Amino acid sequence: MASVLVIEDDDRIRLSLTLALEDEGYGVRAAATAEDGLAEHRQDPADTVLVDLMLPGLDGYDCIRGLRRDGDVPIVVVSARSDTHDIVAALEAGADDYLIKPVAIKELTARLRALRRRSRAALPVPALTFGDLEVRPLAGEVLLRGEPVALTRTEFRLLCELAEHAGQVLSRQQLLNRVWEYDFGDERLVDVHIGRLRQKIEDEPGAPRHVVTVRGLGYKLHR
Amino acid sequence: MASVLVIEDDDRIRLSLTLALEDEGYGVRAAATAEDGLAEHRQDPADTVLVDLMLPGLDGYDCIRGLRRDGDVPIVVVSARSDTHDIVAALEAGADDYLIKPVAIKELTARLRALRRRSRAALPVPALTFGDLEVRPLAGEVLLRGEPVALTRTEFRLLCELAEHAGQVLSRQQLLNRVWEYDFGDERLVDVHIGRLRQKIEDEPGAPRHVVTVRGLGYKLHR
DNA sequence: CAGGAGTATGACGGTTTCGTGACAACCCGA
DNA sequence: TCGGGTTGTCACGAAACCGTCATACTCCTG
Repeated sequence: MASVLVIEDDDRIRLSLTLALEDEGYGVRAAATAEDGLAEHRQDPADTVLVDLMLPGLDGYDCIRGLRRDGDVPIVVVSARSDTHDIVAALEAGADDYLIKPVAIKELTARLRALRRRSRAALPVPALTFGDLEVRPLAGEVLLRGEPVALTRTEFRLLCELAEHAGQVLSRQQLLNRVWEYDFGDERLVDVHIGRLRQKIEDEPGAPRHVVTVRGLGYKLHR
Repeated sequence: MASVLVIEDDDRIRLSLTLALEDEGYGVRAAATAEDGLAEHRQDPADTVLVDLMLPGLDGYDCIRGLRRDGDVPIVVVSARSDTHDIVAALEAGADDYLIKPVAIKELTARLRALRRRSRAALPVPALTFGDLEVRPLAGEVLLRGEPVALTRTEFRLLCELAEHAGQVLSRQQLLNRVWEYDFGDERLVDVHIGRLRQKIEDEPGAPRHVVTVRGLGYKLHR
């Protein structure tokens, strides 16, 4: 599933864009300022960024330049300004496309798909890093201090699930749901696989630094 | 200098686009019909194609699909139709951008630059190299240590698919979809062809260095 | 410090997954 | 029509993996 980061200060528009994109199957995160958006993107890069031009503080052009400095994520501007001058300035700053409000959601998603099709080849394999541990969901690969670790499918899915919600506690039940797609089942099963996972990715499985037990609640991956 | 191919049946518009783009420093060729444009492009591919939607004979959508079939040249639609439906259809057919007439030449050139910036990054696809293995999707050939390898069509498409997503795991289902265009089918089929491919491109088919299996997930081509 | 709830871990049998060789159907040029 | 090359299906063995269970350990509470 593709992720989109929406940077837009108007609450109503931000919400409606978010809902509409979620409806279309995108994973959406939103920010109200350029600063928040840039921080958000730096921490966990989105596949595509939607940005408004008129933002408080840093404006949309600064935001685009900031995003471009960090990488080459596809950027779509969504703005009320219809001046050629604004469009040219945004594209020159590094945007890939420019839509004028109000936007038709169908057009927006079609443009996102077109842009994604065009950009796909250039995108590096995204990775989630936690200290010396690196999880690459798409590559089906986990690196510990740069060395690949041989995980089984279940261990890998379990780790991915924890990594995607790093810092949050996930209950055994949640993990059963998401990793095993069991609606019910023995929660001990999770323990066993957590144990096996620790044998492979922890230096001292007895004193785990990455996969932490939260007694009575579940497990979490320490950032 | 970048070349642009303009496909537009209206003489006045074709001429004015041509002149304006030449003014901006582009090398411009023009065609009045989709058929002529496709032939022109096939003979000498342009860096970017501008296409009108309403054309006599083959229409703009057919033209876009034709261009896409031959390669992945950036395509910009310039049309009088402003319906969301038309925009979506053109983008789905394979266009990269869509402008509504009358177009501001400054906006057009800014969009061309943005598209070119994006495409160039994604375009170096004439050859994909992985250590001693070189895959040339366009030339339809594969070299191992400089020596051509005789692959069957299926093996070749399979390798191309893996090469275009090098480093990423592709599930058997994904490979069936993309290489065989099966929506369902026996996944063992993939195994068999992977095996045959390995016989030809791996030094030790039993310990493959290029086409790696990721147990429980699928296969990937090691970068 | 005793008890209990919660968690960790090692062992084991059944199951799944993968690689391979054999084979029949098919395509296509000679 | 023939024959070589290619393709998809099948079956089997080896290896890897999974879930269960029993047991041991840890932490908290009274």
